[in-house]
Amino acid sequence: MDKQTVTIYDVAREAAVSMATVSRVVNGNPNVKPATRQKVLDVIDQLDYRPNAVARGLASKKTTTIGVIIPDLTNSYFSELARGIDDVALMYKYNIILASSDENHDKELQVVDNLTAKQVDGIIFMGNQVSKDLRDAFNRANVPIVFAGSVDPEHQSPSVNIDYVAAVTDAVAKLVSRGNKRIAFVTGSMDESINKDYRLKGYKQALSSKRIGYDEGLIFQTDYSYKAGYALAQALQDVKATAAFVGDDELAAGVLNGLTDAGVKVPEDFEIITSNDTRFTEISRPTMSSITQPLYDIGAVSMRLLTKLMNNEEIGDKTVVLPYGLKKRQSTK
Amino acid sequence: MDKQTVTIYDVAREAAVSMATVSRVVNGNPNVKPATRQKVLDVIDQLDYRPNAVARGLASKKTTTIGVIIPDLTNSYFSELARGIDDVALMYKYNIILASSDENHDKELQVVDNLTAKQVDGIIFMGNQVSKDLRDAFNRANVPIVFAGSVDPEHQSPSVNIDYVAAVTDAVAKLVSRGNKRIAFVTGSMDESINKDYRLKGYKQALSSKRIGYDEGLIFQTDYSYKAGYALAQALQDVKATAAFVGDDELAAGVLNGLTDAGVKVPEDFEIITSNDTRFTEISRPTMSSITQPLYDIGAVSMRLLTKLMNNEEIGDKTVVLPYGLKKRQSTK
DNA sequence: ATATTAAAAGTAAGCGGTTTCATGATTGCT
DNA sequence: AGCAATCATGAAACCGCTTACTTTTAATAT
Repeated sequence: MDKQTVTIYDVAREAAVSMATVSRVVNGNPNVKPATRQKVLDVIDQLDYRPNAVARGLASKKTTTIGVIIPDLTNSYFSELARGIDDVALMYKYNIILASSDENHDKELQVVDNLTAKQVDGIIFMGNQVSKDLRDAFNRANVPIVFAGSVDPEHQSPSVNIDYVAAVTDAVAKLVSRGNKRIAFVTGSMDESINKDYRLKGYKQALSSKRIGYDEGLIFQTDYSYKAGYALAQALQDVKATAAFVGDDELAAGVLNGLTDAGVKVPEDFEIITSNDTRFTEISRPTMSSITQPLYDIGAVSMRLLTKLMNNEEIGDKTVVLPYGLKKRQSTK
Repeated sequence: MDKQTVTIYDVAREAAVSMATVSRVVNGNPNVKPATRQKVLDVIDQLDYRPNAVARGLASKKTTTIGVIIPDLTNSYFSELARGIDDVALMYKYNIILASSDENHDKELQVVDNLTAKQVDGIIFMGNQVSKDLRDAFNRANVPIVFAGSVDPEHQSPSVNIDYVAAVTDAVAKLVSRGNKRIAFVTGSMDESINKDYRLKGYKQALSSKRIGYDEGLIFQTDYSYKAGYALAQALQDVKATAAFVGDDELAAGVLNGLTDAGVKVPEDFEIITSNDTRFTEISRPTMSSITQPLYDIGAVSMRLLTKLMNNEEIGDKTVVLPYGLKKRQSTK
């Protein structure tokens, strides 16, 4: 039944060398006479030998596998990052164990322990709350971790990001400069550091620099979904907001359509700027103005950084900040 | 530096039993006296012992890891499936090695060999072209494979799908029944079996049953992207199409916006039905009518099926067909 | 009590590689 | 030609766990 798998031992026997030698040629160790190497290579070819990565992992303590923790696979922001990660991982011959966390604390913990058991060589983390427990789990894993498109409020772990504070400041300032006085701030939970410590800071900064008062009533926390945004339309009108900064594109699309369906004209009566410049910004009508981020690059750079860390290469700053921009589309005047 | 990891041997020593016994309690083997079990459990707790999954994998030849091959992570269709897969995988304690194929033949081959080397216990494949080489690679892997939301034209592998032919027939028939005579068929490459053998068949079936001639000129092959769809607007008008069936939602959104921007009114002058009922159908304006598919379930059922296969459980039909529907939204009259 | 059987625990052989160390074969240099 | 230094190879321990097989202990029967 189980077709006999060919092992390094079979190759050794067939090539009349020791398994050590086979191992050397497989791993490109230079200390092998060309003639021997060729002989072994021939046998490998002939037997269709393929090294068993599990055995190799046990012996060498390197699995060439990394863990990627992602809050939501179906969220474009994260899946774009994941694509960048994946491409670079492939480039460096790492496999990815993907683990969804749903931003759920227990699940994150569980997932990290899982990855640890599987002996991954490194971890890329997306998510914005790092509890003490999670930090402990990270440490226990004893492998490098990189935060991708996610902030580590305590700056302990390497991360790749844009300057969220500045980006949001710019975005909101833009809204202010168009005469908006009541600008809503719509994001996910304030438990997330990115919202509480970065975006909100940018929002407040923009307001105060233009001498506009801060109004709690304009702050909306919800989940990152179209539905949630759509449902917010009424509330937004109730507080007499004339513009909104939104922390997620799908959420923004919901807000946009909710308002439009309620008869509010965007951008004439209400302006919207969103955050991630994903495909939703082009698909919605009107299209949505947005902060622009190099999503793919954030992922790619994170992974590249991780490879360096895994190789103990010297790296400069552990926090890399990529450039952002502001793209005007139809949802702002 | 490297904190000493605690092994099964440490636990054995500390608990004054053999490693076999420790292994038994870890694996829930009943042949252990309760008192002994407790003692071992205590030591495990005290030492914070965690079994090394790699070693376990080597010894037991089971990695509790499966491979998932996905053409494009950022395509909502696939990421929704992936979510279903992921949830069920978690439920059964499997980890997922995610591998992007980009529908690229060589990459697929490479990826399967990779997964094989990593000794995954099973594979879920998404994609629609299965070459002889790929089939060989599948066989070489020597583990069960399930096609999720993807057809196996040769019906060799288990798969979970909807009835694409019937679904497209219904969709196109709907268009015909509204008086459309020139209905475009817009999908990805005809090299993909799902397009060539299923969707096109449904399309033709619907036409011929209503005695409408088949016109090559109405068939459009492109890639599954918003841009591609947008670019098609002119061509669609040139062939005087008044409706279109589209095989992907993002592509459909492109077609929709392209036409709209060109001054064509949807649905008044042009009707569109798309295929996957992803979130794009709700976000676009007008919203898009679509075939509905239980995306999450397709993924979930695929994974469940795979677990059965991996356990050598008896299964009924290797091909499971889930129900589809048709959802009318604003892009059709 | 003693023989019989079942349950609990231990021994040790792998799983398929990597890697350290020892040894034999080459090469270089005087 | 003779000896040190270098290169190529092999032997074997080890990575951390599972598991078949054996032995010891406990339970039941006679």
